[in-house]
Amino acid sequence: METWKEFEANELTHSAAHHLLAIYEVGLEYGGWARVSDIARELNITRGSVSINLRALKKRGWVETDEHHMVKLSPKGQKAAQAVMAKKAVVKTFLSSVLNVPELQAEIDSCKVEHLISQPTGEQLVHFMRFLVSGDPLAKQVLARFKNFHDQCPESKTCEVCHGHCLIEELQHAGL
Amino acid sequence: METWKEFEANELTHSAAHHLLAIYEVGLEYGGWARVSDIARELNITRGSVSINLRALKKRGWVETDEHHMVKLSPKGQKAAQAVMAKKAVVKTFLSSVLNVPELQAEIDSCKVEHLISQPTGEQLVHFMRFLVSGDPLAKQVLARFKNFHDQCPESKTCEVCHGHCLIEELQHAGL
DNA sequence: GACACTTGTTTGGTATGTCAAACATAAAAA
DNA sequence: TTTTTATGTTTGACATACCAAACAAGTGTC
Repeated sequence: METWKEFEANELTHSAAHHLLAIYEVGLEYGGWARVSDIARELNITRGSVSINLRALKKRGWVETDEHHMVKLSPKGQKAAQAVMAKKAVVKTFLSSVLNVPELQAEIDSCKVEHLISQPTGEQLVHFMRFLVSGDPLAKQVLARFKNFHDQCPESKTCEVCHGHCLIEELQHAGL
Repeated sequence: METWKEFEANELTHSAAHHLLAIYEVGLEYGGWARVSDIARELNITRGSVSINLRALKKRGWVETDEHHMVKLSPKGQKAAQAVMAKKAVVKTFLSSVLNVPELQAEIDSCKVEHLISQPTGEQLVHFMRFLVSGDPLAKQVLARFKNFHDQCPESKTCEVCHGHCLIEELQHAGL
């Protein structure tokens, strides 16, 4: 009932997550260190915004700075950035490789949800993808058949997501 | 490069989506109509917040009001609410029934991403779920085998989502 | 009719996250 | 050394989204 407020309570905001990713990205070329203007350039926002945002990220222990304004991820920040990247990657791969969602759309969608996926869900999706590439012939077959199914699906032409609602009943009838 | 800003550009905010859902929910018992205080009670926020938020929703054409402050979804708002509900439902079902994510976690995760899933992605996920319950024996087998795989997965104990990063390389090698 | 209750709106406050513009300082070029 | 440029911070502004509290306008009861 109250689940909808969990969104607000999410550990990382989208903005915060991308600040961490930007620091990680810039840091790759500078031994883990980044400057405010690098981060701003990476995110395409102003230095002022980054300056203010970093204050909050520091206070919450995601990033650290030295006396020359150099910024790096804290261990906690590294873990968080790593988790976000992994979730994005696995979601994007699932969308584009299994669901056959166009590359760009998969990129956009995975980027939107990357920081919202819980650890258990992320892990299970990793398992699922690992299973699908495990060499199990069944997995290969099923992916191939889904591609065909999609092309032949009687609902293919009319199918909009709003149909998903009745689908749920179908799914429950199927005892799934 | 600029993909991360798509989050801000999303058609519906999380808050807006749940206002629409609340109006829909309340409306079920009152012929489609809802009052500010009903919506506030449903969302567990103050009437003042709802009053202000409805102004924006009206301006953008998601909701309409009559002269007695009664609120209902516009056709556009109905479509949007329907789409959000469907996306949430199909994601939740996928998480809990295919990935075996615990019910509550599936509820939370699907609620967080429901309004962020694009139409193509939602549709493809519907197709995928439909395929999995299509009666195709392959689909049944594969779901059963994934459950086993999960229990036997060598990474099962150590697996954290951060491992997903290397997984992606695996996936690419597999030509997936 | 008078009083209390419900309802919707408004106001002032907080918090996040962006901008532009002004500012101070540090680094590089002349 | 002086000047220019680059960098980081601060300020005032705007937008979203919440709160509490005050307020106005109906609704109901006695």
